[in-house]
Amino acid sequence: MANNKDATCPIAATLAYISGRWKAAILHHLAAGTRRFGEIAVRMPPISKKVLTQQLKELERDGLIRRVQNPGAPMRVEYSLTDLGKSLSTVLKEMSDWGKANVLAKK
Amino acid sequence: MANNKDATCPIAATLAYISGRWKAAILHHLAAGTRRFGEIAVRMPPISKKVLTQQLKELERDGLIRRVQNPGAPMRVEYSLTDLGKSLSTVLKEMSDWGKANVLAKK
DNA sequence: CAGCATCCTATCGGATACTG
DNA sequence: CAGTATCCGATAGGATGCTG
Repeated sequence: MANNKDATCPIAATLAYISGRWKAAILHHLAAGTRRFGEIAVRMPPISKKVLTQQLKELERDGLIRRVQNPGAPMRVEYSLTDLGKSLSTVLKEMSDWGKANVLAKK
Repeated sequence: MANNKDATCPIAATLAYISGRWKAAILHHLAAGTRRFGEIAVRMPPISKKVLTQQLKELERDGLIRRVQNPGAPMRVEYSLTDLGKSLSTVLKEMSDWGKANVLAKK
């Protein structure tokens, strides 16, 4: 994928945050509310747990989502959008609209 | 990069069009007007000609840019945005603003 | 349940040299 | 000038199995 880690261009900087096989979908699901690890996994098959973990970690590292681990067994971890994550909604909405109108509509 | 070729999600569909190491920059330069191959290359070092060709081909295949080859030697090829490419400007502007405010500002 | 460890492959971006 | 043709290394994403 795009290696935009060294981004000096603001567009590329934004791309680096949201490009990733499942990140857009994760952000979209979390926009609806707090979700558990398993809930996210089941809504976007056939993602593997390893990859989901990776994407979640990157989103957390970038400050877009928050991870809350509840004590006790069985384990229970909840993910939700941070304010920064929520602030992306405008951008994601624009991208979604453009994609619907210009890509998905074509076929 | 993100493998969003099989995108069913409109956001991922849009991502598939603009994610790529240099695509955002290329689109940005072409937004200012028609540019020749060499002009684009010189404005974004140190891109290699092979990679630039690839990115331009993908952008053309996706209908975002237009390639016009003028007859005669030396060769002279001009690239410009199509209407579809121009229609992306809103999205790119949002991404640029968000990146400036939330990523580049942090350091 | 929510990971981590390991291994594997496809793809991407890049370096370099050659061509019409 | 504007590409092709090769070769290469890094890495993103995935399959599978184990663990607290």
